[in-house]
Amino acid sequence: MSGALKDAAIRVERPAKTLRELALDKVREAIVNGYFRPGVRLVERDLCAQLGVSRTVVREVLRHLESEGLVANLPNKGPIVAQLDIDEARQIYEIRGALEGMAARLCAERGSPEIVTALEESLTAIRNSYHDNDMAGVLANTSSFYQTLFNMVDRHVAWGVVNLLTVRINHLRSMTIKTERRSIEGPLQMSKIIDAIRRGDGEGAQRAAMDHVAAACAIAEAVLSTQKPAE
Amino acid sequence: MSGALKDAAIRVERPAKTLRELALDKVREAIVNGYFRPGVRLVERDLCAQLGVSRTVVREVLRHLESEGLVANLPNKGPIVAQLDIDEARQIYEIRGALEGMAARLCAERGSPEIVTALEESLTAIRNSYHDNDMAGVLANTSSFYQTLFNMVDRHVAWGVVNLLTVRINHLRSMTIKTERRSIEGPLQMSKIIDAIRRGDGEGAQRAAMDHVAAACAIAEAVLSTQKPAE
DNA sequence: TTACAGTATTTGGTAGGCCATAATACGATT
DNA sequence: AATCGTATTATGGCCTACCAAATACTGTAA
Repeated sequence: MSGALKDAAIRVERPAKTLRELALDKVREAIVNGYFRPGVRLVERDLCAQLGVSRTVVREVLRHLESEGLVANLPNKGPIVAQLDIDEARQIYEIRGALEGMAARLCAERGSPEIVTALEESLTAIRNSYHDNDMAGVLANTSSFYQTLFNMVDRHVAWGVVNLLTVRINHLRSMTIKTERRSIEGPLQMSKIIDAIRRGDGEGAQRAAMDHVAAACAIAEAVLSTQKPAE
Repeated sequence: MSGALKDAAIRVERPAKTLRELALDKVREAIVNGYFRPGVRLVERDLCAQLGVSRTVVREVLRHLESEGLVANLPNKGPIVAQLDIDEARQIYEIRGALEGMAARLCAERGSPEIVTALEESLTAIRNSYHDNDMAGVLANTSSFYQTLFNMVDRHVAWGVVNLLTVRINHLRSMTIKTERRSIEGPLQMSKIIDAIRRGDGEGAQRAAMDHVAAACAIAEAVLSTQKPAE
């Protein structure tokens, strides 16, 4: 009896992170925050040395990142950090628009006040981060805004897809949020999403969400087009 | 001169598929067509023997399938073939609806007659496969119908996402198309998509595409709910 | 200066081994 | 008989070392 009773409650949490997962996170981090620039070669043995792990682990990590779209594999030449071309970025924004729009509509149609509360919390966190000039915080809190949007209606698969795609445009995101326009427009558009959800206006919530990513995409394009010639 | 002249033209087409990719395809195939049932353990060393490759390759393949969602990894127990629960299937259908609806709308808005022609070709191929009772053909041609939908408007990223999700519900798909209802309804709904595209009716095309996957989802749920008790 | 041969680099792939953990079986003890 | 502890086995995680083939580099000879 003593063993069977609510043992789930006292279950010991153990880290259980394998070396592989740790290495995966490290390398993914290194790519998304620009430590490894796009196009750079990822030489297996160099990574082994830098990460302090064996080739086995490195290879599995590279395969994983490959299927995430963060690294590309040139045949007989090896893996490089994937280049992001503007068309692909546009497509990713478009997909995010479709899925986030869907999630927003579902939130509105559910009409539960907890959703509004949770989203408002995220939004104030974003505003605070903007106020503190904490750009990493803006990024993280924006993610969590959308995560609640999906989680509140139990759409974890869609959230997974969005998340997967988002890492590929991460450096674009970090550039768009730095724009002055974005720091005002962004939170405003997000509050419009919340308003529509509060009213139970599914159509409006969807449109507002799509507008929001469309605006992000437009800024990203502008930033990208001014940068390309310089490179 | 003899070596440099138009060597591109006579370039020997070599398979270039790495062993890893071959193994990946084999195992994925084995999972989607049910040779490895859901929940079954995938013991690395056994797979090595069955595939005739080394553990390195097998492990990389397993990682890849894991990130595709076809394999789940129980901590301290190893990989198993992922179980598909009904809620997840529903979510996948929903996402397909959103993305295929988007693609259909874009096709309609582009208004080029080649799209209509290509889609009609796919549709007649589907009808023929149904007529011949060739279910594998139905599946393949249905895929290619949607592939053209995405390709015609250059949305290869979205197509990749749909494709990725679709393998996870593949056995559901093969069950839904066997339904009598589906063999009539399916092509009919697809022709509605084409009609809307021909009219340039984006809204209608989107709705028709979403209806189509919604119907597929409904049948899948029906099939799944009659099966679960038996298991 | 060019062509070519040799060399280094690097991936793809293999073989085998070590260790930790989980489950199972088995034996001993109360 | 029930329980407890211990060996055994199966397996994943991880490592080292090795080889073959393709590519990139480099120095030398014509």
